[in-house]
Amino acid sequence: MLLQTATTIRNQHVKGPVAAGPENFLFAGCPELIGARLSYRRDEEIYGEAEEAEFVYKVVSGAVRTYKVLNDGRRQIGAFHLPGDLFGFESSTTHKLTAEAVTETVVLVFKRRTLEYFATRNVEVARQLWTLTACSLDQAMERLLLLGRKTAAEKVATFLLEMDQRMHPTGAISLPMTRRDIADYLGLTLETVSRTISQLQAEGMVALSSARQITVQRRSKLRELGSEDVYQ
Amino acid sequence: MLLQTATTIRNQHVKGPVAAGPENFLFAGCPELIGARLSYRRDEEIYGEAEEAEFVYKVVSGAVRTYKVLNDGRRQIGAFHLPGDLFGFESSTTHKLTAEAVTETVVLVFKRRTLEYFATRNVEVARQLWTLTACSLDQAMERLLLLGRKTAAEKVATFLLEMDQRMHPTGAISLPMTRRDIADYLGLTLETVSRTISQLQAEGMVALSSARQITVQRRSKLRELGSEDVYQ
DNA sequence: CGTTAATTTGACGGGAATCAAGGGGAGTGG
DNA sequence: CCACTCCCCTTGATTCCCGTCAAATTAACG
Repeated sequence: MLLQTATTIRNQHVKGPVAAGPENFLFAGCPELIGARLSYRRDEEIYGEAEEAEFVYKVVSGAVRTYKVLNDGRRQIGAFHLPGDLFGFESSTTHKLTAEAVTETVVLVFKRRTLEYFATRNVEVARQLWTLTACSLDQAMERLLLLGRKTAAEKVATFLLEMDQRMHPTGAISLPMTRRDIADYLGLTLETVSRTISQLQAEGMVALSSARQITVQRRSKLRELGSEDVYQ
Repeated sequence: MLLQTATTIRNQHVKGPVAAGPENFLFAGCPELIGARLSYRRDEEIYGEAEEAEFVYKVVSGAVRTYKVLNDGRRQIGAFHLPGDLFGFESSTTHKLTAEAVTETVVLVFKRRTLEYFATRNVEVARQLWTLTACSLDQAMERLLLLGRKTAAEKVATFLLEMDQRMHPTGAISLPMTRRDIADYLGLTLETVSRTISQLQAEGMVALSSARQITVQRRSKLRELGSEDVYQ
């Protein structure tokens, strides 16, 4: 990874879409903070659990999964990070999850210490970093409700709506992850995910042009099925 | 605990244990920040989901649960807050969960805006507030793994170990919450929680002097059963 | 075009939920 | 002081959703 840093530091041009979000304003007024560009192949590890958290990452293109595993291999994906998303930002000095590229992925890397230095000098930056963490916490709370109390159908419906909103505000969803990834994100098995999607398709709520290309057909019906939190 | 420092300024006797943690140093150097003392009866609401987040709270004695509910009443408890814990601290202007007293509870209340004012003036306070949120996020990630991938026995074992650590580093655990609360925390039913605790008792891992008074007998065995995250 | 991975679908089983009933402890009022 | 009541907890019987095991189909890739 250090080798990679060396090679990619030269080509500074950033390609790919950068989603809107609070993180876009994060580095406002900090032109010194230029990240190095790094590429990862499919399934390549970006950082490991318990590793020192030296860098903070921003997805340029592709997708990243962060996860935890139990001793016997059971895996829980904490989050999928899509273009524009920041990840790897910890309060602790070590990472609490492992990060891997879901597909061919390009990220920008920032030195954590540099970021923290700016935070100590600029109150606004400090506030934005905190807001970022707090937003992740809100999302985590929503996921606790999903994992603890929703049925398989509700989980999948919620997932598809989330992806629909995050990837293409309109149009087909182009999923970068496998059914197994989705299963490990929702606390299900890949077979249950597959079966549930098939059923949603049979009921006309979604349409599949391929396994990874899904279009939401009846958003309101899907939303109803997703049984969101009462206040939301 | 600054909070506690604040209380002890005029009221020297603070009852109840105050857990150690990063929040204890939160308000160092801000003696102006004195919280009002409030009491809540069992099951009384402290704040509601979607309500404006005007205050931040610190548990003095008793216990608080924060939770979300689905439209049909299914409930997921996000966290239990014990003496010494801070809660209700949001990045958003509104609360994302409901907070209720589990038992007779006393809290200290602080104006959120005052806290934020100190954060803008003191970098160290800002950092501690961020650390607090980040720690909650780490705990949430651990709970995602539990809810998504652990069995009933593993969930209950993990819960008992957590409570044992948080309540009395040694000695019997005195649970303030019902079996239903535990179930809604672990994504189970109250019957399954009851059955599982009975089984742990039969296997000699824990001993019950009453339903709410539990002693861990074989911590290593229980920890093994809890199947913690590989790196932890 | 062959090889391998990903996905789908079916059959079956099991772990936890649901339904139901019985005990026990704390508080209350007679 | 004791009976009564209301929860809370425990335990049993049964159901069912989802996991497991298995196989076929499709897609991806060199």
